[in-house]
Parts: sequence; C-alpha cells; structure tokens
Amino acid sequence: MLPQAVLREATDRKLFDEVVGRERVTRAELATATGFSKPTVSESVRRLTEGGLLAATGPQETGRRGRVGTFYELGTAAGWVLAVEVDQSGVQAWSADLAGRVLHRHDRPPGGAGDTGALAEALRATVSAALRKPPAGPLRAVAVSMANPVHPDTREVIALPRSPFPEGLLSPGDILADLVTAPVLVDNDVNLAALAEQRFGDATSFAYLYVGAGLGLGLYLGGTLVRGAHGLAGEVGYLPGAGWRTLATELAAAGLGRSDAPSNDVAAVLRALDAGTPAVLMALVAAVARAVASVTAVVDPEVVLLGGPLGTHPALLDPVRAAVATLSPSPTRLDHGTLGALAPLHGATHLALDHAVAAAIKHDVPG
Amino acid sequence: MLPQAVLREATDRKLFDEVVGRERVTRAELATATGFSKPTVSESVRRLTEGGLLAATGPQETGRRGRVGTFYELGTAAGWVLAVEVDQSGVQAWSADLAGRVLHRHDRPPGGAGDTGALAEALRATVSAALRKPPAGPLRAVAVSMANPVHPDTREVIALPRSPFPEGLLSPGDILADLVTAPVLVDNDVNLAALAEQRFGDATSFAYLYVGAGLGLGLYLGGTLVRGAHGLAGEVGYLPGAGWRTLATELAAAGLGRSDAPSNDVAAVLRALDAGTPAVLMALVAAVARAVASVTAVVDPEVVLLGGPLGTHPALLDPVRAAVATLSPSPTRLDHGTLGALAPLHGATHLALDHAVAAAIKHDVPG
DNA sequence: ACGTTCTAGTTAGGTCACCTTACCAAATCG
DNA sequence: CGATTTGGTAAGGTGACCTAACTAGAACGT
Repeated sequence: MLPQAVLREATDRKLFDEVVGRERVTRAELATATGFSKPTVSESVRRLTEGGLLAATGPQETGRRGRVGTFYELGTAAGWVLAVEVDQSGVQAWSADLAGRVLHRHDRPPGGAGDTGALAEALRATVSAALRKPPAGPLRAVAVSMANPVHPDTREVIALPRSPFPEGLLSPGDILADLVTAPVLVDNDVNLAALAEQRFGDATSFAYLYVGAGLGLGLYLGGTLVRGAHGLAGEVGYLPGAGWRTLATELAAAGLGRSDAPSNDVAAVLRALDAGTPAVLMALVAAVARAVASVTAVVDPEVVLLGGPLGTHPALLDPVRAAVATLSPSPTRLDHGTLGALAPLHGATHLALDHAVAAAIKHDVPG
Repeated sequence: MLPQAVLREATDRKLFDEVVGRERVTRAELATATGFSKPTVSESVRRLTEGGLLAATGPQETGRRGRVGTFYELGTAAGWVLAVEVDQSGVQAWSADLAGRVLHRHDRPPGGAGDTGALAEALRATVSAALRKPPAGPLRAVAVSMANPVHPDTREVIALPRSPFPEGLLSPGDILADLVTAPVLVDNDVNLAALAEQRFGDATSFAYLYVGAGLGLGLYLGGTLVRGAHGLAGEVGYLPGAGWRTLATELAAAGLGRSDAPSNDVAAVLRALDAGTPAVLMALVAAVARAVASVTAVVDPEVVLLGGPLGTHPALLDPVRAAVATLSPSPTRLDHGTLGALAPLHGATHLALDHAVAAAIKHDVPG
C-alpha cells in the first residue's frame, strides 16, 4: 500500500461523513465545510461515487444566483450493515444503511430460556430473516452485541463465573459463518451502549454504567472504547464492596440482581423502587455510588451516564449524586442515558458502520 | 502547514528514534531496519542533520566487503532537556540529551518544609544551577514532576483537600518564565512514573500504583497517559473503602499515610513492615488490594506495578496478590516497579524528550 | 435586452513525499 | 586484478495535495 494512502483515506472518510451528516451537498459546500480545495473534493467525490458509496442526485434547486451545482448523497449501492443484539429477552436485529438509518427491524423471543443452543438457533433465524429482506447493495458488516465480555483481540466470547449465559460459549462468527460473508464483529453490550451514548452526546471521555440484572460499565476514553487487556474492562461487578466481597456478591446477598433469575429480580426491584422501599433503594444506591466513585477515582471521565432498567429509574439519580459527592472531589457530571434499552443496538450499528465505511474506503481506488 | 507534512514528520521521527536506539547507524542500515527506501532515508537524514538533530560521525569501520558507509548519530547541536522533580524531599533535576542520557544531576534539599514560597525558590535555584552547566546546543524543553494533580488542558496545578502541598498553587511555568524560554511541561509525578515504567517494560495497557505517603495511580492506556477530564484520573485515595469513607481516610484512621506528617509516617510504616507487625501489614494490604482490584475491574490493564517507598516493600506483594485473586477474575499481572524513587524523573525526562523531538522535527524543513 | 455579478466546477500547473530502477564508488575475496 | 558485495546517489515516476485562472450557467440591474 502506498504511504500517501493514509491521506487519501482520511480525506475520503471526512468527506463521506460530511455528506452523510448533511444528507445532500454539492462539492462546493463540501470544500468550504471541510477546508479541502475544490479539486481535491472533486477527486475524492469521484472516487467515492465510482466505489458506489456516494451518488449524484440531480441538480441543486435553482432560485439562487450562480451556476446550479450537483447534489451528492449516500449511493443506493453503498450497501448496508446488520446490527444484532443477543440477550435473555431474545434476539433483535436492525438493518441500517451506511448513514445509520434503520431500515428494517427483526425480533425473536427467547427460545429455551438460558439454553445456548436455542440462543444460537435464534441468532441464525433472526439473521436469516434479515437477509430475506435485503436492502440495496452489499451487506458490508455485521455487529453482534452480547451480554458477555469479549476478548479484545480474538473477539471470542469470554465465560465468567456468574455470567448471564450458561456454560458453553456462543461464537457469533462461527454461528453465522455459512450465512454471511461480511465480517462479523462481536462486542459487549454495555461497551456498545457506551459507544452509542457517546456518539449521541459528545463528551470525549465518558463512562456508561449499566444497572440491571448486574452491573456493567462501558468506557470511552481518548476516542476509543476501552476493552481492557483481557476484555474485562468495565466488569464493575467485581469491584470490592463494603465488606471483603465483590459488589455483585453484596448486591445478590441483599436480594438484588441475583444472576440465577435476573429478569424477575429486575421487575421486583423496579416495583420496590416505585413503592419507595427504603432498604432496596439504599442498597442499590450504595452499590451504584461505589461504582461511580470508583470509576471517577480511576479514570475521571467527563460524564458518567446511568443506563439499564434500574439505572434509568428516577429515584436513583439524586441519592447517587449525593453519595458520590461525599467521596469524590471530581466535578464529573452524572446523568441518565438517553437511548434506553436500545443503546446496545445503536452501538452495534455504529460499530458495524464504522468498520464498513473504513473498509469500503480502503479498498476501492478506482483510477 | 502542508498536508504531506504529517508523513514527513512520521518518517523523520521514526528514523530519529531508530538512530537514537542504535547509537550509530549508516543510512543503509536505517533503510533495511525501517522499511523506507534508500533515497527516502537519505532525504530524511539530510533534513535531520541540517536541523542539527543528527550528525555524521565518520566512516563505518572497515574489514567487511563493500563500500564503507557513513555513521550517523545524535548531533552535538541537538540540544538538551531538563527534567525536574518537586516534592517534600526537595527539588531534583536532570539534564539529558535528546537520546535520554542523563548528563548532569542537581539536588536541593527542601527549603522550609511545606512552604510553597520556599519550594518555588528551590525550584528556581535548581533550574538556575542546571542552566549554569549547560550541555551543548539549545535547551528544548523542561518537564516538571509534581505530587499534585495537574489539569490536562491548562496544565495548571490543582489544589485538592489533603494534598501534600499547602495552600497556594505552585505554577512552574510562571515561576520559571524569566529563567527559561523553552516550553515548561508540568505533570503529576505518579503519571510520569507510569510513563517511565511503561517505557522500561513494554505493556500497552498499564497501571502504576504508588504507595507511600498516600496512594496514587498512573494509567497508561492505548498509547497515552490517561489524565482524566479534570486531571483527577488515578486519584485512588478517593476510592470508596470498606466503610463509607475514602481509602485515604481509612488509611489515615489506621495511622497510615497521614497527610500532615507523611514522611515520618512512611518511615514508621516501613519499620513496622520490617518488624512484621501484622496490623499494619493487614491494613496496608487491604487498601492496596482494594485499589488494585478497582483498577482491574474498571480498566483491566495488562500489568499493574507497585511503586513508591511502601509499594516496593517485599512483604506486600504476595498478600496483595492473594487478596486481589479473591475478588478479580482477570489474570492481570502484579509486580514491583523497577525504577524505584527515580521513576518520576525518568518519566519527566521522557515527557520532555518527546515534546522536544516532536517540536524540533516539526519546525525545521530545510530545503 | 444584455452586460454584470455571482456561484459551481474544471483545467493547468506546481509542490512534496514517497517509490523503483539503474548507476557509481569503494572495499574485500578468489 | 577482475568479481563480488555493499553504501549511496541520480533519474524518473506516482499520487495526493495545493493555488490560480478559467469556463458554465443562472439571476440581477438598469
């Protein structure tokens, strides 16, 4: 590969993102918006259209002085990506175009609860359904969101004690190998939720704390997700609690987030929170505040967002803020996430998109 | 600035580092070692020699077939950097060349203990002394290591409750403004220690836990130091302890690391550790293990190194390993740091070097 | 009506950093 | 003393960027 390719790729990527962000643009607008010269923009747009990522869509509306320009937008042959979420409540998938617009949704309730084989089958069935309604163009990437941690290099699913999945590892890449030729990216659901919430807001250092059937943390620092050397970054359930046990163990001892019947527990805890039961609230607030304070002390992010079925409960925010303030001198902002239960799917879409666009730009160098 | 400059700078930097790493090299060796073509290497070396960073130092020794090449090495006019450490035990400074070789050392005992004005005066005096023994070439950068956290953008020193410095902020940039024209970089001593230990080993994700008169953590992830949005990353003294207090508070309550007389305390604790007093050991191990487990749970680094006067005590390592293992499922390696008390100075040297070389390469484009 | 003005886009030509290929220079080996 | 081997230069090409000057075409103004 030529050394100058890095410049070309950066230019193409920036222009592509600009086009996607503005829906329809002329090359002149692109030049002023990005700072590139007009000839450079024309060259780059030519590459992108020949590669199918962009397409000319007729003339600029007239009524303004000067020559009418040509609008460019996302090409219909640009293709699409597939984002999938696998968890205890089933499998959910989104087909999206390269602008991130969701085109189709596919849901599937859980097969046999807690059965890995059934889950794998549900994954295959959902992806098959999505492939039966293919948008225009090639499928460029598949991203799968899972509740387990994922190894940062191999992207294998990692088994943990008290993991929400039973024994037996689920490897989406293997499961989908014969269905799909596009690359299959796998990542942790909370990491992906963090990615989504980060893109939605725009803090550069950022933590997303999931509170539901267990605790999970997604960390976004310095422009990338922190996955950890062994894929275990953000496993805040293993933080030391008040005693010499992990936070997760203490929560379970308090009757919260038991890993053997998590969804029922979440419903019960939600009812308790709605009813204002002080014991439940206090136990939960203590655990969440410990987690937030720990994250703050270690990486000091700009913002910490609470997410997940319990994390978004309105009764939680103020007490946690108060508790954290007694410990931490950092003015870190604490708030609710805004994307709700769909955050991981949004994140998976972003992950797939990012990979797809980068790969598409890297490969076509039409002359 | 030309867009191609990024390529040129990367090339120059890589070649410069290669030359420094091998002491003396011919251009042919550089070409094969770096993968650049021979003409590219010659061009780059020409730029670097004209900029003064490199210098030809006579012919390759003969005895081998083929033409004798010209050796290049660090130029005498490349200049130098100054690394300074300011803490309660006084001020210490190193002059180093751009290869990181320490040329002169300057020490100064503390003026009035805990007196900011005296400390500032000691800083000025130490730098003046260093300037009176200037190595060849220009002073390109000064890096100051301090025990306080430092704001990541403004690089102002941040005041914290229980900080080892008294009221009144020490701004090395201002203090040295009339002595020195080179840029003055300031950073936290523990961050710099992490930088140094990281360079010495070569883990890509890395935490350095300082245990002395207080706890501090330096984090090195994804190729850079993590300073936090407010400069408070690694302030693990504010981690929640076993009770609803910070780790630092609990340690102080146990008679360890009291911030009002820290150095005496450290000596006392060291004596207790040597004597094998179980209460002291257990309290310290508990606190350190909590910190390590917290870091592991949040960012899952490849390695955690213990440093500082207490952290390097041999009695600490195994109990901490055992305690961490009961909490954390991550196979993170735990070890002692290898640079001892000099780690922050090493780190400051690296910081200054990095800045100096980058700036020197950026600016001269002789043509 | 018709030249002026304004905007979109192309053409021409230059720069810069990289590359390959071919050559020259100088030392040892057989 | 020629062959070989190695360091370094010369010549020429490519690709990605730039500026400046041009053409294309619509609306405005008197």
